[in-house]
Amino acid sequence: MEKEGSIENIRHSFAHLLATSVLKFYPKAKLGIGPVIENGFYYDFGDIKIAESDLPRIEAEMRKIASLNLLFKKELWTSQKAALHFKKLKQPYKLELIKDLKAKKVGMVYTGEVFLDLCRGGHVKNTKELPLQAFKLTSVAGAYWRGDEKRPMLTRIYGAAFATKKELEQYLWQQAEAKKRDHRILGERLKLFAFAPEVGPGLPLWLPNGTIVRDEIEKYAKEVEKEWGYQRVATPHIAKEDLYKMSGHIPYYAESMYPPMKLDDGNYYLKAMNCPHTHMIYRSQPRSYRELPIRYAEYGTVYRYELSGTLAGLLRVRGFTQNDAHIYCTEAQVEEEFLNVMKLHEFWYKKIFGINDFYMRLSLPSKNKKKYATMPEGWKKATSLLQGIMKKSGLPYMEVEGEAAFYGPKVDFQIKSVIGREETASTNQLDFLAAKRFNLAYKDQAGKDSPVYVIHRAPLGSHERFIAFLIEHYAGAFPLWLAPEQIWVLPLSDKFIPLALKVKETLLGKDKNLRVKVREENETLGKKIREGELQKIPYLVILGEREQNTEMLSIRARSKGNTVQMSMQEFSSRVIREISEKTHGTL
RNA sequence: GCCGAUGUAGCUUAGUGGCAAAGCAAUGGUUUCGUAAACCAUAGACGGCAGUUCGAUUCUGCCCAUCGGCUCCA
Repeated sequence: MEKEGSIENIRHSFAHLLATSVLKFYPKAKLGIGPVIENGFYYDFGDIKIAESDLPRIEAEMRKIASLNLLFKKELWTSQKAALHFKKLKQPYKLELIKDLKAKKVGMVYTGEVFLDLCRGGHVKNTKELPLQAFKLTSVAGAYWRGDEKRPMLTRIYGAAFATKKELEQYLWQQAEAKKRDHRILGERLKLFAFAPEVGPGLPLWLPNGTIVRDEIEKYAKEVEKEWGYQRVATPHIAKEDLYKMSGHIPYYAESMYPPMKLDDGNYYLKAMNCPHTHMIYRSQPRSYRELPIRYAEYGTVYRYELSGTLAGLLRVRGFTQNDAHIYCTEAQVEEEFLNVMKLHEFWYKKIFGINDFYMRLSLPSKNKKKYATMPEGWKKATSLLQGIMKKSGLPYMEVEGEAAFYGPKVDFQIKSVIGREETASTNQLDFLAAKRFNLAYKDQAGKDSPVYVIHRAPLGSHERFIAFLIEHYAGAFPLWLAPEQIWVLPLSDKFIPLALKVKETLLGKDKNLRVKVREENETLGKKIREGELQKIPYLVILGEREQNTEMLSIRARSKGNTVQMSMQEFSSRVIREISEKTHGTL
């Protein structure tokens, strides 16, 4: 158990206070659970109707209760006695919890004499120890009882709580700051993407600026994949029902797919994943062990009919393009191939994007879910293979049960958006079922047909989600190679427009690979600079009489606030180097 | 999909049961300027459909979209 004064105990005690307060206003509220979470606590209630506007009075009541200096007192009751207690109080959820605990004795906690709750423990001794200036009820949300969408939906009240007022304020400030780099806000300001009601929810439109980011990543990914031994393939966006019956997506996945187009020769589906199509390419000719491993890469656009309530900017959409590839190999090759995929991730995340805040999740099947195809032997083998590989890789990871794909265990790269929402950035699956389902085989040395192993990998996940994450990661200030607009040339007045145009031409040179814009508008320099900073333009080149006379450029690097003098040649070569080395703000 | 909230011009916001206000952006003009917002003028909006009402942007219902969660997930 935690120390009495620990932050966990403080947060948990607040959860009890919250329940006490809610019961005062809503005596018929049914109590769910009230655990400690990152930054605070929550409590679930059934049979109440609460809006965010009710939170202040509930919070005020909590303070009032706390100021009564109530003791938290824990007792062990027999399950029978506790069950009887909650039966009398008409608390079905608590009753269910006691039943499921299957323990002889359960912990019961008094908050003074006022409120008696089922609880494992972890409180402060007395409510007077609670830092009343360091907590705040933050939001109301719906949550299914025990996380099961078939069970009733309860009302969850979230609170933030810390040891000191200062920490709470720091947390609230951070939340507000994080919102400023929300990709939805920056995406609009930087004109990266948009949605149109006529197109549909979750179907993003890439504006020219966003498309540049997308294309640059894609262009580089193609180079990288070529280096790492991948071949590119391309497949159509739809396929007949037969393919998805073969893959097993129907019935397992049907509800997440857009409904079929009914045509003369049967039903056609929009593809929700690329694998089945790619497998058809593997199958298009007989395979020998000599060819393996085969690595097919595809930028594939897929459509998934996600629940409307889960859509969120570019993080969660209904149509997206994956940086996908499938590796076909023998069992003996699995380890090396998978390890290389992990290395490829490291290359992208750490080296290219400077992302260090992610963790790997080894997602294993859960034993009791029907969703997973039944093939215990293969599962066992694939699972132990992956566990062995992850151990060998030396990369930090955690195992989570029940998160596997229906065709195999996987390693997910989990990232957090600035607002704290956790998402899977990339997923890597070891698929032992495809061989059987799609009849994917190769002739081994003995000339016998052997089943092939398939590794699904997409280090950059979907463009949509990955770029959403990058926008927040960089706060919109993309490194030069990704910046939609790299250089603005700012003439001080109309007089210097010809010079500005000349500078632009020289910067572009023969290759015309740079993205340079002359801001000819009749505005003050101050205003153009302000706009440049707000648009996160990496370099602003200021041209006036001084520059004309000295034949030097005045360069203002993004968010530096001062200019440096540089010759045209020097600036040009530094810019080109920065782009090719994919570094961030070297000037 | 479920629970809760929100929806006023391109954006950020004000406001009302009786002609809807402003800043930025846009457009036209003036100004020709040295490091985060020059000046003047013009144009532009109450998410959609019903209902209540003499009259609805405002009240009610339904729908749509978005936001915070749950579930799900790249």
